[in-house]
Amino acid sequence: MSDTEVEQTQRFKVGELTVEAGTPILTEGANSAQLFTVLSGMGIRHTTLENGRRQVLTFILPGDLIGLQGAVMGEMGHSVEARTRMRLCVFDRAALWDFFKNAPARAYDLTWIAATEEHFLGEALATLGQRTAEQAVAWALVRLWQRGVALDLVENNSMPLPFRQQDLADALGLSLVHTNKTLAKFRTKQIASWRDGRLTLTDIDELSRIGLVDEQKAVRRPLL
Amino acid sequence: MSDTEVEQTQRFKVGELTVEAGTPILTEGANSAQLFTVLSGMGIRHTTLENGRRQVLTFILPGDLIGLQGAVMGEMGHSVEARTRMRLCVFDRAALWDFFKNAPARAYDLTWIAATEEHFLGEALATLGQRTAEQAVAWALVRLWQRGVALDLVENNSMPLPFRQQDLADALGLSLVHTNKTLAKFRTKQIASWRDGRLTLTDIDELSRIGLVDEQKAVRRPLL
DNA sequence: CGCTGTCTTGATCACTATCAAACCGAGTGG
DNA sequence: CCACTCGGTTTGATAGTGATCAAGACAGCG
Repeated sequence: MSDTEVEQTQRFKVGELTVEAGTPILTEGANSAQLFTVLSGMGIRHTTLENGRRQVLTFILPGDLIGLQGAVMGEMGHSVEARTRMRLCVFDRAALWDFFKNAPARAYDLTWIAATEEHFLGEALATLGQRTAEQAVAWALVRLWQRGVALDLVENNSMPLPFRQQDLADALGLSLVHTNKTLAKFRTKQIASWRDGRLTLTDIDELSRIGLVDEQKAVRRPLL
Repeated sequence: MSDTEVEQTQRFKVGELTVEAGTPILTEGANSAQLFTVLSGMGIRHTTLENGRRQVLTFILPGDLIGLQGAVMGEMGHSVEARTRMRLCVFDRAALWDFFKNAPARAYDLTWIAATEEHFLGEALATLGQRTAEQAVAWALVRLWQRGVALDLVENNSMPLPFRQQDLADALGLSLVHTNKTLAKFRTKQIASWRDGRLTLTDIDELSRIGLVDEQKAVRRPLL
């Protein structure tokens, strides 16, 4: 990122915000005036159906941008909730339009982010629709792991993963019980172990094979 | 759209393209140099897993933009296939960058489109994950219907829907047989009938209720 | 007219949900 | 320091939704 870009970005940084685990950051349907970039901590995006069932859309890790939908479309299509204490960089919604007028490279990055997010959701859709429970869990663990690697969170074959099994279940459209049993299977087979908020992968290749994950070159994601 | 915007857009229109039903327009993984806007006809976006199973991501109707992902990210995350004869407006990929530099309003529209698409995929995800087969089919029919209404394709409680049951099944992660039986149920209950390429809704409210569809104000989508 | 693709319907099977209860560690207050 | 609660995890038993298998119907087409 060039100096002027940094400067342009910094100019619209309103401030920083720290939220505790469990705090809702954005609410579905709300007209949020702010955008956030995650500096540290993790959370989830989710929607709730009228029947009360919850779908987790994505897990949010450091570097992710939150609230673009609300800023662009005027209304959030999902809620965002912190799962650990999170530090957020706050931008004003007005920054968006300024980017488009004065910082085309930054604006392009925004579109890039949206397109990438769309790509990911497409893959998730294919998971819920076409993968079995075992394949789905394997897929999710590998993808989370890949993000962990990119963020340098992995040490000793292990990375922090401060979510609940219920979160993963809701992300994959599985019941909590079945998710638990599938995880237990991986643990018994010594492929992957997720406990006490840490994920440990001992056989990534096998897990990728099970989850039908096509390895993809890591792409640097633009940071806002 | 202002005159200058139209002019800016027209300038990058490379030409028009007509494809027959069944033709692949873009292929997953390919590095496409083109963007398309659908002038007429319908098609589907889909991905294929390693095990051969297919997931339909969205149905493509007139006005939709195709290939943004490839243009922005360099590689398509899904394939696009025509289901009827389609007329396409072709743009060069270079137009994208020019938009960002010289037509911020158009660039903003692109981001809007990407964010909207993301929003829709989120809803689809919630469908596959949290809705029963009956709810899912109802949801899909209502959403398609709403798009039909917006495009003025509906007349006499009926609109063209030139897809196969297999397409819908692959979109919802259901088996062909089960999709068929669910559709048959709606037909028997006189709620919705889809045959010979036309969808007829006789009880939209009931269908929306079943599908847990929250009515949403129709938003004009920007056209490229 | 035989083929081929799509839709339809019936029978059977299995993956995954649901229900229920126990377990476990961390707080909390008496 | 122990009883109690609470959120999350684990395990077993049972049920059901939707997949799979199989075959027939029907229309368009070379």
